[in-house]
Amino acid sequence: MDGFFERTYDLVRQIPAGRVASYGQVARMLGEPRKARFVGFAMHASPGMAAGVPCHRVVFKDGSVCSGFAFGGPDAQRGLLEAEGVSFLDDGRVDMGACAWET
DNA sequence: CATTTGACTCTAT
DNA sequence: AATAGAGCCAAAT
Repeated sequence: MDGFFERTYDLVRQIPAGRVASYGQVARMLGEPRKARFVGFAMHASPGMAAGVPCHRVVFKDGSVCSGFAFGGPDAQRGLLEAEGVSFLDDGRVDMGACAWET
């Protein structure tokens, strides 16, 4: 963990399957809630799940994902999350009320 | 070395 | 309630 990115990856890696966490929440866990944007940026720069970083489990605070910038598209993210047991709302958002990552 | 930008979030209108 | 704007910090150029 030389940089903030490594720390972010490590925390995201600890997200259990079937659970999702918001960028801001991850940043807050790292002790720096102001770096919410960097958490997302780290995901973009991260090698992805190939390195054990389930970026698809990291979503907006509302439970929505950034359409167009996801690892393979919002549809793929939704498919992966559903495969892990994450509930989705009719709006296409993750059910944060039931699948929000609890520490 | 200074400027720009970004998978975000909050506050104000 | 919904939309718009500002703030934040660090890396990339």
